[in-house]
Amino acid sequence: MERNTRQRTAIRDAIAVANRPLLAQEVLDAAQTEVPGMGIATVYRNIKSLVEEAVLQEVRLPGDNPRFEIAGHKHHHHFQCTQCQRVFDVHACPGDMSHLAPSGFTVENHDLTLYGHCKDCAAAAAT
Amino acid sequence: MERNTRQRTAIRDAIAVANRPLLAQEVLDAAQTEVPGMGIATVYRNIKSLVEEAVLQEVRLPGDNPRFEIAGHKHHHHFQCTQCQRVFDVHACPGDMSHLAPSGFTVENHDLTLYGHCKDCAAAAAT
DNA sequence: ATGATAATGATATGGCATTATCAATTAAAA
DNA sequence: TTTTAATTGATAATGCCATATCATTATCAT
Repeated sequence: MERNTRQRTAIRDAIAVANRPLLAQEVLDAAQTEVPGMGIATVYRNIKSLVEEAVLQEVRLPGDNPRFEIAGHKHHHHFQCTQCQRVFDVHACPGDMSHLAPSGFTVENHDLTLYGHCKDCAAAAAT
Repeated sequence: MERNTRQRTAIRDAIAVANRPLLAQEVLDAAQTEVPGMGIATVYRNIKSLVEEAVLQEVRLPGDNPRFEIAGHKHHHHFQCTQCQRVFDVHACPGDMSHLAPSGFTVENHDLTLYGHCKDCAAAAAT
């Protein structure tokens, strides 16, 4: 990817503006508001190169396809709404986890996913 | 599944004895020591019915295929070895997470995965 | 032990996300 | 503006996990 195309810009911007990890299909949906007619192959191609360039990073949640967010965020976790399925960043962390593992095991990293209702869905349910 | 076959018994026993969540392929490998020639379709068929009967429960880790363990364990988490890829139970939990989510979000559940080296791999690396 | 039929094993098929292909389009250097 | 080649869009192909199919085998009630 050496040229700046409308599609590539729309893809990167869509992910940046969303401010949360997006599925390839969500990226397509968002980018198509800027470039109607964009194809899914273009999304996959550009996501792949943007990850290689470390502009994006992959986010994996249990049982889901990869999502992508702007790279460079410090250590953080994710929240998935059990109603709308959207994923949001959680900029908090319970801290060190090394003591949780069985003896003999060494802990180098951890992933935490919170599940519940996002602000929008919680508000909608309260009506 | 209404009959007790050698295969079904071998599958359930393999998962029970492993004492950790197993991939379908790992179940096949383990069960074949008891019933050589067992087919992968039999593993999928029996896993499915054992999950429906709540004998087994599914365990999903980020980016991996489903694993299965004996059901009924109380709330717990998992550890994945970054070397051998095996998954182990972690019978500890950092506790309540509701305060980590952004305001307006409600937390109902959480998943925690620890990554590092398991006892075997840590010991092997220390030699 | 026999018979009815559930379960198995081998493999074809399905489903789905991702990648490859290729003619048409478009960016950008000249 | 013209030229050159990277990029796109449409869609076929791929890869992988899981399920369906079906002839054969094995369970278990009789």
